[in-house]
Amino acid sequence: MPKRLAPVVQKTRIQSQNEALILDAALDVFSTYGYRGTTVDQIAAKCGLSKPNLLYYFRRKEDIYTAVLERTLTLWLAPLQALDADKDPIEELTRYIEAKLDLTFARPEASKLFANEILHGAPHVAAFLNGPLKELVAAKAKVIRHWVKLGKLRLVEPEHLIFAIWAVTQHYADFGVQVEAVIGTKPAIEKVKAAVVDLLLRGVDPEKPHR
Amino acid sequence: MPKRLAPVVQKTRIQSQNEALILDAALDVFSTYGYRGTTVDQIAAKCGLSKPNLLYYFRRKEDIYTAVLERTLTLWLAPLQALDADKDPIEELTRYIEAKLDLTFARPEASKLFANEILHGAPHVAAFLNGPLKELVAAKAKVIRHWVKLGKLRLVEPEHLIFAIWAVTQHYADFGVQVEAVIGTKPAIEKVKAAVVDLLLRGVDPEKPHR
DNA sequence: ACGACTCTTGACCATTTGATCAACATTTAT
DNA sequence: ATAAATGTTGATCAAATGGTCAAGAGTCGT
Repeated sequence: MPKRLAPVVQKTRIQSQNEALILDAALDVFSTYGYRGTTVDQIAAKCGLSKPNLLYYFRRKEDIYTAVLERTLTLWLAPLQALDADKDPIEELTRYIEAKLDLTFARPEASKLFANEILHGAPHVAAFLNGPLKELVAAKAKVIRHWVKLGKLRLVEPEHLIFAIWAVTQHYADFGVQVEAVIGTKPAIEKVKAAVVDLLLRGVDPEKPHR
Repeated sequence: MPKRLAPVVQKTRIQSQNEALILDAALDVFSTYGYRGTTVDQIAAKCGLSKPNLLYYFRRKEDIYTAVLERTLTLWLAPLQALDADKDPIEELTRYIEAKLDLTFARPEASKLFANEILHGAPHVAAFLNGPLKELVAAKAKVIRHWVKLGKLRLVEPEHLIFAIWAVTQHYADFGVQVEAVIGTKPAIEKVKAAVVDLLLRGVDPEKPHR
């Protein structure tokens, strides 16, 4: 009788190996078809395990989903956490935007997975949004307000600046097919970086007043 | 034997009434749960019809989906079409952004429905993206380049400006739960308009060079 | 009032799919 | 080598779900 590893004493080699396999496959499938749109069979096929075997590692489909989702959340917070109040704001924001775009281009599936979750009302990550994310944004908004006070940044609403950065960067993953359709090819990351940084930080108005 | 209305000679009162009912309900449900996440029963319950009755008007679930999707596409193109090359670019772009935000706040479900479709690879609207949308963007990109040439706009990549406007405006619908969680309340449209227009058109850099 | 057409529905069907289980296989510690 | 623990799977189940159908109810023009 296989006992289910409740507090997971110690993962065996096969365990960690197969769990990684499953989560990688699950990320691909969930991000493409959404939660309801993916079947356990699909994930099993993708990673070469049988369905019962897969369900041996994750009892329920939902467990796979939350596991893969949580794995991406930490990844998601990292770049924003790095915003440093003591450095130059334009350089810091540039670095942040470029780091976010690097992530977007390197792991579009992760972006899509998250987008899908939020789009459907964030049923699995409400706690994350109202907890860690809210606090992090509050902290970084304070940093941005500090920069504004020093005159190193125009008067902006920090939260909305952060939303704008999120929206624009993730757009290239979440709406990738639309982007490709409209411009005819897969966009080059360097061009996107230049365009987005310029747009968000410098704006389009040639006669911008200085305050 | 009820013959199915192939070229739809003339819709009866009950027909147009019920079809509207169905499409309204379907928009709500599809935008919340996605295509696969939605059941015909849900839609039927939402509009107070029985499932077989609903399927009398739309033979297949997919027919309901494409119908409601197409209804939103036209709505989606309208504001961009209005961009007028002969008027002031900043005013025109401001108007466009505000119109898009009006739509976003008035019909977040429509935005979500579209986002969901694109996120999942746009299986039903590939033709729309590669046809009408691509052409419209090409035309308006030309308008923007014209403005740049006249020196009325900083040097920007028109397509990416358009993407940025789409991304940021729709973010307030598609990622609405995240926005609310982070700032604690439903954002006021007027504040959002001011913030977004300022960000996208004026940027954040207080020392922006003029070329 | 009547017939033809439109509309509505309860019952039903076939398929998909998440999940279980008993039996079998492999790995690991001693 | 052996037993215990861990890993694997074919067969199977129950529920959910898209879709059908025949029969009945309502609407409408004449």
